Amino acid sequence: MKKATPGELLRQHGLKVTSTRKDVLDALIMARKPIAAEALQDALGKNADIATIYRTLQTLVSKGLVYQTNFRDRKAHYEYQEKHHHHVVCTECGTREETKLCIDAKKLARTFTNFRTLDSHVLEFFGVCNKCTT
Amino acid sequence: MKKATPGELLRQHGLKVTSTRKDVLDALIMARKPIAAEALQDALGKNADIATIYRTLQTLVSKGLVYQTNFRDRKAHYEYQEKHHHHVVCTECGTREETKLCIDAKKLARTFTNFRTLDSHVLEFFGVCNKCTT
DNA sequence: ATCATAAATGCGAATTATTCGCAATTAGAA
DNA sequence: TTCTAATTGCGAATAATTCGCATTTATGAT
Ligand SMILES: [Mn+2]
Ligand SMILES: [Mn+2]
Ligand SMILES: [Zn+2]
Ligand SMILES: [Zn+2]
Repeated sequence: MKKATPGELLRQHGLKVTSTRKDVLDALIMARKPIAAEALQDALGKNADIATIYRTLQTLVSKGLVYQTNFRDRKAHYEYQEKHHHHVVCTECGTREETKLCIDAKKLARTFTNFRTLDSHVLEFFGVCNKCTT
Repeated sequence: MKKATPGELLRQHGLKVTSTRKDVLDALIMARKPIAAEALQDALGKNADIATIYRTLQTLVSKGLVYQTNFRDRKAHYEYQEKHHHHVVCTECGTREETKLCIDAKKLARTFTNFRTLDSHVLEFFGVCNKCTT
C-alpha cells in the first residue's frame, strides 16, 4: 500500500479536512522529528494562527496521529508518529537520534505493576553524543 | 548509616544551608511523590517566596538530589530521589505507583545508539489503574 | 566573635507557552 | 444548494516560570 496523504489520514481518523489541518500534518510528516508549536508556525510560513495550530495539535494527538512530548524544556514538542519509537537526545547540542529500543508494556504491567494494562509510555534518553564528546 | 538530614544533604552537595532550602528539601522528602512548585509552597505554609522556591528546585535538580518531570501537564513536578525509580500513572484518577522496572542505559547505549554513554533517562507509564477499571 | 563577601532571598514586574471567548467562516451531510 | 455543527482567527486572558535589583544571610577568614 502506498503512503496515505495528510488529507486521507485525517479522513481515516474521522476528522474534517481543513487546509490548516492538512498543512500542520504535512509539516509534521516532513519534519521527521519533534517540533514545537511555534516552529511549526514558522514552517507553515506564518499564515496560520497559533491558537488554531495548538487546537489542531491537540486534535491530532487525541487521535494518536501525533505524539506529544514534554522534554525537560517547558514547551511541548509534537512528532508525527508513523511507528512507535523513542529518542536519544544530546544535552550539549540538542542532536536527536531515534532508537528502536522499547519496552514490552503489556508484560511489564503484569510483572512490575498493579495495573492490568498500560496504554502508553514516555521514554527519552539523555547523554552526550559522540561529536560533542571531544 | 542513618538517614542524612536535609541540612547534611545540602552540605554534602556543596550547597549553602539556608532555611528555605532545608524546608523545601524536607517537604520533598516528606511528600514521597512528585509535587509541583506551587503545591510545595502550600506545604511550606505560604511563608516561602515562589521565585525562591523555583530557584531552589533548579539547584536541587542540578545536584541530582531532585528529579524533575514534565508530565503531559504543563507544570513541572519535582521529586526527591533517594533511589532511581519510575512511575505508573493512572490517566483517570491520577494515582501514581512506583515501579522498580528500569533499563540498563549503559548496555543500551552500545546496542541501540551511537552515543557512548547515556547520562539519564525519563520513563513514565500511563494506564488505567485497577480501581478505575470498573 | 566580628568582618567581608559572595551567594541567596523577596518582591514586583516581565516573559513565555498555552488557552479561551466569541463572532465569522467553512466542510460536509442532506 | 442549503443548513448546521465544527473550525477558525483574532485579541485578550491565564498560568507557570524567570528576571532585575535592592536587601539579607551563610560561611570562611581574620
Ligand atoms: Mn522520532
Ligand atoms: Mn516516586
Ligand atoms: Zn515505547
Ligand atoms: Zn530508570
